[in-house]
Amino acid sequence: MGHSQTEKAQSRERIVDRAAKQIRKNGLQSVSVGKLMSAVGLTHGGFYGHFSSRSELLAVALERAMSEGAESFHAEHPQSHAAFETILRRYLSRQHRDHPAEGCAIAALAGDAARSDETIRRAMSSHIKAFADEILDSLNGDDRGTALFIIGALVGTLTLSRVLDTKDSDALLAAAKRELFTLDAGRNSH
Amino acid sequence: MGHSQTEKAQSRERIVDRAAKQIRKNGLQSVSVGKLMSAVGLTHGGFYGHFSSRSELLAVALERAMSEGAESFHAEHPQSHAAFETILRRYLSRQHRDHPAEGCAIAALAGDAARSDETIRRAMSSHIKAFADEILDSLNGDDRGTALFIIGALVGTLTLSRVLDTKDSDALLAAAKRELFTLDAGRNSH
DNA sequence: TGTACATCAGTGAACGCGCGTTCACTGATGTAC
DNA sequence: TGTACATCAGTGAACGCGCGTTCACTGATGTAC
Repeated sequence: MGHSQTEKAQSRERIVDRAAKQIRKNGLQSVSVGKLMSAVGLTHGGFYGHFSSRSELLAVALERAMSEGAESFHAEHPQSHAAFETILRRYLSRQHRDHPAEGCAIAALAGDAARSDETIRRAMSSHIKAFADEILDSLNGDDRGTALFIIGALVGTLTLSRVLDTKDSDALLAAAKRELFTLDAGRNSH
Repeated sequence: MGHSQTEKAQSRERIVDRAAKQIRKNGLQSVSVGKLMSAVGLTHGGFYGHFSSRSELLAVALERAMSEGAESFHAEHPQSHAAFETILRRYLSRQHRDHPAEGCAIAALAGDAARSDETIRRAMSSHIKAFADEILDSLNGDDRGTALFIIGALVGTLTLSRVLDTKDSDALLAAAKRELFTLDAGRNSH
């Protein structure tokens, strides 16, 4: 067991990272202090040297999950027009569908957040808006409502694709890519 | 306290109905046997005269939630073309957003279902497919993928609208109605 | 129709369990001299 | 550089609590005569 300050920081990092993945895989309520700590190779008592409560950890882990999750489908050159297609392709990939723990936290947790307190809803709202800005950049658009709708469509599609059997799930992902790309193309031709 | 067979049936009905509403409002995991029974005016011990376990109740309540939830936005004349617009208008209404307990169970619980066992995912899948058929009817279409995408867009939009603050939420609902209606119109003009 | 009795819907005490949290303790770290 | 000591990361027993589930019991229901 490590006792240095450096090791403490690493422990905290591992706790947050593990929790951030677990909430995306199994929901906010799925995290138990004891199990999380042993998954990280520590004992439950040490938890309170890092966080004042389970609830504080959840807030930190959610923030981490949203930041980390966003990276998985960002396009490299956000302002280019190809960026929108890149986002669609990555977001609606089978890879993303099959690995929620490393994917978008908005998709994994929006349902939970909708029933959570205002602190959590606000934290998620701010990440939704950041995502909307990224989409508007890629489309050269300025209607935030439209960008929010595109996120809604992405989130709902990915969520349903995780419920349906493989065949319907694949058909859904393909249709979503087609429809959302068409929506963009239609807008540009006007 | 009632002891007749009729009253037993009524008790069961009230338990299921209450649970069906609660899971839509607060999620599958939010139902506790003791609290549910006292909400219904009974004591916890009596629960096991109606269900063999909490898990069995949840399956029944989810089924109820999905059937009851679907009624709130069905159109009266499903095969007419106005039906699609009616579904959109009702599904994406502020009324629906603000009353999850009486609304669509797919929107409320898809995130939970995505992480549940296959029994629950299959139950929800079957209701998603029924909804898809209804949408295809209203559009006179035959591409199930497209119908699934429309459901994904509806579900994701409603879920995000329950996370965002009022202003963004309203903008999102308006944009979703516009975009989905355009998608239909575009299809018809080809 | 009236009575005696079996049924069974609902009660509430009790159970074992896992949870979040506390706290006295241990022993490696890292600093003061 | 070497030693003595304060700090503090992590340990693990203990706590109170709410949970799902069981079960002996109660008393209204409804049936057999």
